[in-house]
Amino acid sequence: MKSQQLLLINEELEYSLQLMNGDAGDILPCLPDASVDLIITSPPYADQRKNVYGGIHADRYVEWFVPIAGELLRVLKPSGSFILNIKERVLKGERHTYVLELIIALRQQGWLWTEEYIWHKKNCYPGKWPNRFRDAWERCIHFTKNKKFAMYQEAVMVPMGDWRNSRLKNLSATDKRRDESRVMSGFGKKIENWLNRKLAYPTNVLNLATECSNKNHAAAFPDKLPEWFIKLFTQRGDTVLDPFSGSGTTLQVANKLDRHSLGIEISSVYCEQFAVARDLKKVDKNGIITYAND
Amino acid sequence: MKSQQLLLINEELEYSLQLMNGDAGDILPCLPDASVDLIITSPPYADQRKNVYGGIHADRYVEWFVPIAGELLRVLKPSGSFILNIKERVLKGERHTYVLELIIALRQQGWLWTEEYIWHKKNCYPGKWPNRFRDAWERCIHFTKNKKFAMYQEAVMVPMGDWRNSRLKNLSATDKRRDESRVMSGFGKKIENWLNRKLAYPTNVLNLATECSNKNHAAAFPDKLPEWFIKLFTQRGDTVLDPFSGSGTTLQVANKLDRHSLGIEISSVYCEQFAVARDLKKVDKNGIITYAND
DNA sequence: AGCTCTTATGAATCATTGA
DNA sequence: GTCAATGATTCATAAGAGC
Repeated sequence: MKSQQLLLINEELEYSLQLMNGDAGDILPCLPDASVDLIITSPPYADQRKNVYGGIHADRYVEWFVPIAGELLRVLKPSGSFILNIKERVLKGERHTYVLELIIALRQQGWLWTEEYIWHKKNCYPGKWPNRFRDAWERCIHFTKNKKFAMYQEAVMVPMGDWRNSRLKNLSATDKRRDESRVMSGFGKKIENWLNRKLAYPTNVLNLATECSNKNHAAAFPDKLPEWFIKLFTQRGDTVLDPFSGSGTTLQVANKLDRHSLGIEISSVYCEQFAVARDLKKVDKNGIITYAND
Repeated sequence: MKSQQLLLINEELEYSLQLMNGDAGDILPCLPDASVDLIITSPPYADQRKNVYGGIHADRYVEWFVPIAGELLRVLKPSGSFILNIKERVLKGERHTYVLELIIALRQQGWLWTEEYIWHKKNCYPGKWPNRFRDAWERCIHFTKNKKFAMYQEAVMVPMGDWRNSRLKNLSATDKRRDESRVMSGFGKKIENWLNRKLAYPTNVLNLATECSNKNHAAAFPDKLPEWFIKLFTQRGDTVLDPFSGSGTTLQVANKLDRHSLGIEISSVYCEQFAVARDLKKVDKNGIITYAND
């Protein structure tokens, strides 16, 4: 029993797990160029979580974030992706435009705004206001460096709906016609593919509950969110970076999925909590306090 | 039987239904100030539906729309709302930013960007691409003139039953991953089951299929979409405007819900189709061909 | 009436081909 | 070189038919 456990720990140790304590703006410049396959993060929202972060004002959010994004652009591999989980807050009864401005600014910086995924929070925060309903969605903005990038769609396929069972008994005339309009040879193959297929590709809307397993952090997203993007945009052995780690959800999930994970977190409290829970070693790397598993 | 039918027709006639044939930029200036309670529209998307509209280029979308929005701002009552259903298209592998720029421009014009609702299209267009999944959502951007505006939240409350709890036990993995929110989906079949349930307020995510009952128009949205916003932002006897009527879905729904409805549509073919189906009279109002029910 | 089963198709996007 | 047209790909709904 004991040897099995040791074996498991050794397995995990194959994939490095590092959490650096400090400001993303200070630490990112220390990372090498083109060394990361996926950046996924949920930065502090404007003027929120004031007690933890500095409380960046909405009007200065873009100028605060753009230099950081510049460093992210540098450390990301050409085939890499950057997922930014963010939502504009309401200020004086209005949605603030800093997220829109941020997207435009990042494009000018060289990022490609490839896609915007919607995280539909089914169990969103309760409440009632006279001029709006509960906010049940957040943006997961997908930036890339190039038009072509790494994407492993098969890794996130979902089970098909029941419609398939009844439908495939008889192929409709329309389906046949549609198929015949294609290459002649494709038809027979087609049926076979559909019959054996039980999985379908998802859409750009993610339905996830805000489980928030880690109660210590104010804004932890559910494991499933980073998990989905990590599976979609990386393979085993790739490197995942979260420059605003928070409670470390992204790091933990990446490590569990056999990816190298690298985090930056300004709060030493969160860092210590994460390190203790994972039994990480505290080391000094070029003057940066780092918690690592090797 | 016949008299009943006549009575129904007379009931409908209490609420005016007008469709004006022409360009929104030309016709809107003819409308009086502060005369509309709700504007809801789905303008032509950039470079799409070329056969019908001019095919506005994405790079010129904002400059095309802003003058129209200025007129909309004028004709809307201070307590009114403007719902803009739109989605940016992909151009050269990237999402174009014209919608973001449009929001920023409309704010500078005096609009308040109060909220952004998400229309989650459950049955989105199929397809597979190497760098993106199927697009399953559109924006319904909510602009107002003032922080305080008319909103009748009770009109769109959703039955909330305990069946969810019992059902969740038997949910398959598929169902769990797929959207199970009952908001605006799958209603009308077993209303009696809902009668004794409590009501809950919906969120800012709408789940609707693109049923597109009107096959004549390329881009008709489902009845439920304008219906939801009309109920939410107007009362009986209020006035609803759709400056890009298309097949007239908004007008028809507004009329059915006992609101005065006013539409503008550039295509005389769509106008004629709508007028014939509704038995509207063709009149000339200050040089504008108008189809009306009175 | 209330099921099940059948049928049609939808604001799409990308790679390739041809001008 | 750029730009426009065409083909290939694909899932979930509603409406309608059948029992």
